[in-house]
Amino acid sequence: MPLAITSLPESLAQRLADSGLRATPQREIVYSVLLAKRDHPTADEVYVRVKSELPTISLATVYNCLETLVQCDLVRAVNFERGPTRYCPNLRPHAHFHDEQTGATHDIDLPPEVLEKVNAVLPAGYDAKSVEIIFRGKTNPSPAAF
Amino acid sequence: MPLAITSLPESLAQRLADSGLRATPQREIVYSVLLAKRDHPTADEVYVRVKSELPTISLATVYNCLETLVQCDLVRAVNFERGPTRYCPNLRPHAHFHDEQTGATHDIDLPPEVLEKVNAVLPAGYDAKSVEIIFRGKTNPSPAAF
DNA sequence: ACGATGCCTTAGAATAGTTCTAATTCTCAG
DNA sequence: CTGAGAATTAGAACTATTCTAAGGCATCGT
Repeated sequence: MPLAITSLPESLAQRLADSGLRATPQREIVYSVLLAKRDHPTADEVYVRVKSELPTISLATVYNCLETLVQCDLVRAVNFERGPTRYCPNLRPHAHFHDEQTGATHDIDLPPEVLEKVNAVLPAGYDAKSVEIIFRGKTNPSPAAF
Repeated sequence: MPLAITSLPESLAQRLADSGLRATPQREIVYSVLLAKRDHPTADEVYVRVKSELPTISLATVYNCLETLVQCDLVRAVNFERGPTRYCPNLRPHAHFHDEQTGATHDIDLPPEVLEKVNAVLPAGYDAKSVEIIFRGKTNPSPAAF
C-alpha cells in the first residue's frame, strides 16, 4: 500500500524551526511513523517501526525525538494505568477509549460543548491548561456497524 | 487534630471477606493510612507512613495490600503521566486536578449531570465501565478563598 | 573553503518503579 | 495439635525511562 510521506515535513520542519531545532532524518521518520499508524504505540514499538527505515537509530534517540515532538506540540503523550507511555499524533481535542479486552486504544472526538461542560466543574482558583479524558471498558462487535 | 480511625475496619473487613480475603493488620494499616491523609500518595510514601506504625512491613507487602484494596474497590489507583502510581480512597465520582507547580493533586467532584454528558460522547458499540478525568494546570492563590 | 560552535545521535550504564520468587509465618478448620 | 491454604517477607529480577560521555554533523563567521 503506497503511502505519501511527502506533505508532512513542511509543518514538522516549521514547528521545529519555531523552537530553534533542526529537522533531522530521525525526527522526520519518528513523526512519519506516528502518522502512518495511529494505534498509540509505545516508544519500543516506534523504535521497531523506525528501524525498518533507519536501522541504525538507537532507542535513546527515539525517546529524544518523541520528547521533542511532544515539546513542539506535534504529538501527545498518553498514560493509561501503569505501563509504557503511548504516543498520539492526533492534536484535536479528543478522549481515549481503552478497550480492556484487546488492549487497543481508540480516539473519541470531543465536541467543544462537552469540553466546556467539563471545564465548568472546576471551582474558582483552578486554572486548567489541559484536560484528559480516559474511558475504560469494552467495545461491542457493532451489530450493524457503518 | 484527633482523627477517629475506629470505624473503618468494619467496612474493610466486610469487603475483604466478600472476596474471600482476610483482614490482616497490614491491610488495615495501609488502608487507614490512605484515609488519614488523602494526598494521593505513591506506594513508597504509603510505605514510609505505614512503617511508623508497623516497622516490620515490607515494600512488597505495601504493593500487595494496595493491589488488594484496589481489587476490592476500596481504593482507586491513579496514573498521571509517567511516574509512580498514586492511590486515592475517594470512591465518589470525581476528577483529578494536577497542579504542575506544586505537584499536588486535588479531587474535583463530578456532578452526575456532567458525568452523563461526558459518557454521551461515546458512539454506539463503546461500553465504558469507568471514566477518568484529569486536569493539568495551576491553582491561583484564591484571592479571597473561603 | 575552513574551522569553531553547538546541536544531535549513539551505546551503554544507571535509575526508578514495580513485580516475581522462594522461603517463612500465620490462621483457621478439623 | 496438625495440615492446608493464605499472607508476608527480603531480595532478585524486570521494565521503562533517563543519564552520560563520546563522537558526528550542520551551520556560521570569516
